[in-house]
Amino acid sequence: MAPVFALVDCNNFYVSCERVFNPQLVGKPVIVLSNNDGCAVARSNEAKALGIKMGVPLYQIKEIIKKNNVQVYSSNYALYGDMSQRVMQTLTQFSSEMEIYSIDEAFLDLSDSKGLGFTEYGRNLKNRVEKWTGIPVSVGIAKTKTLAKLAGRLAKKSKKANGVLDLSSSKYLDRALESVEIGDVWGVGRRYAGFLRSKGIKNALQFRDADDNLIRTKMGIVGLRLLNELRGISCYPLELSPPRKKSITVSRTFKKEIESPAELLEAVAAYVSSGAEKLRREKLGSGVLIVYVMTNRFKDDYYYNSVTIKLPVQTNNTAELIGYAQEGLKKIYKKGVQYKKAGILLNDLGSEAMVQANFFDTVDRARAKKLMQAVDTINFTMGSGAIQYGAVGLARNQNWKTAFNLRSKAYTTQWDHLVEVL
DNA sequence: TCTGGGGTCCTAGGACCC
DNA sequence: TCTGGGGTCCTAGGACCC
Repeated sequence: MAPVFALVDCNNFYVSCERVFNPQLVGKPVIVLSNNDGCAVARSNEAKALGIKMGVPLYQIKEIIKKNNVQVYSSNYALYGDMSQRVMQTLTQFSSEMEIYSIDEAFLDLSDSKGLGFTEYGRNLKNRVEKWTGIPVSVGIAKTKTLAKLAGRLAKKSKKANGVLDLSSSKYLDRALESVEIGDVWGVGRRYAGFLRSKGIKNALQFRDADDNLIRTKMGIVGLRLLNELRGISCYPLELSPPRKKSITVSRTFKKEIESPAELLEAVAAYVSSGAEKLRREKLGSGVLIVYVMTNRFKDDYYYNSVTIKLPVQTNNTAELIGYAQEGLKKIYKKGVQYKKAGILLNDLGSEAMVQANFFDTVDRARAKKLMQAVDTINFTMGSGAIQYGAVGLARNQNWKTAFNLRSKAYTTQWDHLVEVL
C-alpha cells in the first residue's frame, strides 16, 4: 500500500513554549534569542509581521523592538526540551510509527489509519496536542515527506486550512505546488534556489516538472530524489529508530573575546567535559578528537586553526580527553590573537562495549569508568555542573561563558521554578 | 560595541594497491 | 612522443536541515 505521511510541526516553537507559562505574551510580538543573546531564532507571528527575519542579530533590530514593545527572551533549552518530549509523547497516541525529526517536528505514518478522513484525523491531533501541552501545531499530510512538509507549510499559512492540510489525494495539488516559492521547498537551500531561478524554475510545480538531466548535473542524486518526492514517489521512508550518531560537537562563541591560553584552556576543557558526557549518555567512545579555535569571523583578520588528535583507544573518559585537548591546544595557540570561539569534535565513534584494546594502553579503564559513572550520577541528581574538573575553572572570571541574560524560568524541570498559583 | 549551535549526506580528487 | 586500469579508502569541501 502506498504510504501516507503526516508532518506535525510546532508553530514558532520556542515562543510557544514561553507563552504556555506566560499567557500575557499571547497576541504580542515575541522573539527568542540564540546563545549569548546574539540573534533572533524564534519569532511569534506578530514579530514576523514586523519584519524581524530569522537569524537576524539583535543589535540590528533594537529600533523595531523598542518601537513595538517586542518581548525578548534568551533561549531556555531546559524548558524547550521538556516541552518537546510532552508533545512527542502525545503524538504517540496517533500512530504506532513515528519519526522524531527535530525538537519541534515529527513525521507519522498514516497508511494504516482507518475510519476518519485524513483531515479530520489531523484536526483531532492538532486539538489534542494543543489541549494537553498548550503548544499549537500545524499538520501537513501527503504521499511523501517532501510533500508533507510542503502541505504543512501551506497549512500554517492558509486561513482556510486552519492548521491542517491534506494533499494526499487532492485535485488542488498542482495549485498548491505552484504557490510554493522554489526556495521554500524542503532540500532547496540558497545556492540551489539561485541556480533554479536562473533556469526559470521559480516554484515547486515548475521544479517538479523540470528536466531530470538538468537537475542531476547540478544537484546530483539528492536533486533527483527531490524531484521524485514531489512527483509522489516516496524516497525517504520513516526512520523509526534514530541512526547512531557519527560525530558529536560542542562549540560556543565566547561572551567576550579572550586572549590568554589559560582561559582558552578552560573553555575547551568545559566543551570536552560536555562532549564526553554526551558520549557516555549514548554509550559511545570516540577515537578522534578535533580541537579548533577562531577569532571573530566578521572581522578582516579572521584566524582559524585546528588540530586532529588520534586517540590510542576509543574513550569517553573526561580526564583523558581533557589531557589530549590541552596538548592539542598548545599546538594551535597563537599569542596576541583575540579568540572569539572554540569548539571540539568527537569523531570515529564506536560502541563503548566494543572498544579495541591497545597493548600499550596505560590507563586503568575499569577504574576510570567507575569514576565517570559517579560523576554522571552526581550531576544528574544534583544538577548539571554540580561536579566538574578543575581545568574548567571557577565560575567567576569566566569571560568565555555563554550569557543568557533574559532567560525565563525552568518551569517544568526545577522545583523552585514551578509556577505559583496565588 | 553587538553577529548561534549541532548535525547529515554527497561528491570530487588524491593516495594507494593489485 | 609514447606513459594501464580498476577498485577502495580517506579527506575536504559544499550543500542542506532544524
